Amino acid sequence: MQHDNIQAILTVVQQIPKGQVATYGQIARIAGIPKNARQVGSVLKSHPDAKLVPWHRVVNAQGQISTRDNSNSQYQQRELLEQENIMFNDSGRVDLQRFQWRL
DNA sequence: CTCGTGACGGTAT
DNA sequence: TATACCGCCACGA
Repeated sequence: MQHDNIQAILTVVQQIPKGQVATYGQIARIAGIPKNARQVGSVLKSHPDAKLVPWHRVVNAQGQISTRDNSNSQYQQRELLEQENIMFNDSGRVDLQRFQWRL
């Protein structure tokens, strides 16, 4: 059921250590829905409280902050990450080799 | 039930 | 390196 997916996704995201990032696809795989990375973003969108769910620690497979329709949450995301000492290169991407969460 | 829409990702060009 | 497509799939109109 989809409700379980939401729980699984949230649980996994909460595991991401501070100072590290994970990709949508990575979260999807660990959560057991390898073919639906899209839902990860969808779920995070409905959980704006970074204290409860560190949504800002999720970036796309290229290490970039995914563009979203409106709002400044994308700029806010970068701030939150920089506050955790995560750095961005000139092309606005985080070095996954260095900051991606590994099990 | 059908259709359009994504905070996606892999491949081809 | 940068675009362009295409496969996927939950959701809501």
